[in-house]
Amino acid sequence: MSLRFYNTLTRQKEDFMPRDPGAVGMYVCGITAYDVCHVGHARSAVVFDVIYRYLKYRGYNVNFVKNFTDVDDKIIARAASQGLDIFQVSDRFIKKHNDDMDRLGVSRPTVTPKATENIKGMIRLISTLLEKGFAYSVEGDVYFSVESFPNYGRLSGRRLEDMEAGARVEIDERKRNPYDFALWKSSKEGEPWWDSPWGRGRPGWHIECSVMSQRYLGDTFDIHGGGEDLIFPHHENEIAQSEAATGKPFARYWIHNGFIKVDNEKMSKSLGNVCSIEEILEKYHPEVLRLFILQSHYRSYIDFTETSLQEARAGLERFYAVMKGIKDALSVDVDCSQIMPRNLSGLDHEIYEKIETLPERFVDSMDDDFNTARALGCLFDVVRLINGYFAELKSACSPESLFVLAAGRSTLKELGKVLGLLADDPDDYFIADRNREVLKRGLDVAAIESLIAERSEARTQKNWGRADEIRKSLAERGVILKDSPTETLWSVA
RNA sequence: GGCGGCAUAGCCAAGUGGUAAGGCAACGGUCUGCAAAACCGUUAUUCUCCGGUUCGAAUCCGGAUGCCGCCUCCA
Repeated sequence: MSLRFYNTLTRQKEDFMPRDPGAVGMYVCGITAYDVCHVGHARSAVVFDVIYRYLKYRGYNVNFVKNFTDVDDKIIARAASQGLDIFQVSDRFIKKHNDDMDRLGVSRPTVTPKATENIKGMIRLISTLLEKGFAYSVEGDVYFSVESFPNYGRLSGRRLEDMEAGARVEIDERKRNPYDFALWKSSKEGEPWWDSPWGRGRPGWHIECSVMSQRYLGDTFDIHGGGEDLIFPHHENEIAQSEAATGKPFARYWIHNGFIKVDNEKMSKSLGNVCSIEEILEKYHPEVLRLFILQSHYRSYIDFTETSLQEARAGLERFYAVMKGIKDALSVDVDCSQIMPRNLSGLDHEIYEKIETLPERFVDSMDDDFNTARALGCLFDVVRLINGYFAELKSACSPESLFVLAAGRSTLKELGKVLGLLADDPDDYFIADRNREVLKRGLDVAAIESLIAERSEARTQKNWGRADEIRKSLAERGVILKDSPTETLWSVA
């Protein structure tokens, strides 16, 4: 079996064969640093993080480049409106982005270059395009001529003639074709600028990715990714610039993630339904957001609602509950060092064997276009398996069964790690979850605990009426009680 | 106007020719003083509709309907 995934360029699933066996060069378009990151950025980041992690899990040496766009119209506008320079704006949002990503458990790419660190390379590339006749300069601006590049439109599946019929682009008299795009823009008064052969100016949006991918990954590299909205024009333009300049193929495989909708509407600033990562993480564990994202295939739309997050939270709780169960079972001091898998018998053997098949099923799912939804299904199967095993064991854990449980835990954790899940200690998870819910609902912990104490007292006196009354009143506030032989624990629904 | 996608149970969601994963929710059972959690069982004879291909289709083809995206900054 080998990894295969959907290539936007060919519109079909293809077997993945990197240029250099064992090594992968991957470039993903990062953010334009002019505002805080929202749930859509989170999806893209999590999806490519999982792809990155999975490639590494499959043994590839991955060089993962993700850029920051730190000069562009929106940054300039934001800086101007606040009386700042563009770096004050971009630095602030890059830092914020990194904080959000760290909290989400998104691993840092190998290299995270910034556009403004690559101005010289851009000027060099633009000069090459001018020399080769793919670009022209007008009054300090330089445009790429789309008609000079025969394959223009291949990635997005459109033809220039068709697009012109739509005629939704502004007509700029200085352009030879309405779809010609700026490689270099002359800077107006007050805008940031760099010296260039065409006068003081700043780069167009697309050129940076061509330059940075070439710099860190070479003329031709394996995977280029981003949100599906980038297919046109951004990625189309990157291909045109890069291939025109080098004469070589650019990215070999293109991966695009689908969008997030909010309450079934497109998320956009104008609709005012943009939800920042920070806001979500105030209300949910980061892995809840990851689970929500990974329960759908990366190319489909997903609808982001309060309900869907609650469901993801319930699912994650199922994972952590089994991890907690295993942790508690293993907290007894029993020596398992003499146990060999081949000596297991009966139920222990049966469960162990089933756990052993999990990585294979997981890989089968992930190999098929990074099918995280199916992979999660496999993990949930094992959760049910282990819970069933627990039920069979009652509380009589033999060294053999503890060995099996430990194996189950390490398999779940190992595969969870590929998805960026189950990284927390289960006790910490439940404590943090409860604290978060208490805050969210404005619950009074002292009052809850004093009611629980009163109920415990009632229970020792077998005053079941009073005990149940308290249980009911707490339940109305969302507080769920769990009685154990020694104590009463509580959580928030 | 051009290009493209999607339609699977109450909800979310896998499944691309061999007889419908998984999660949430609900109900019944076991356990429990009662609960919670967990386990077992039930919940789509059927995958928007109509035709076609095939021994066989949710899966392929044609058509209809509905929803959505891109073509303009956007993850």
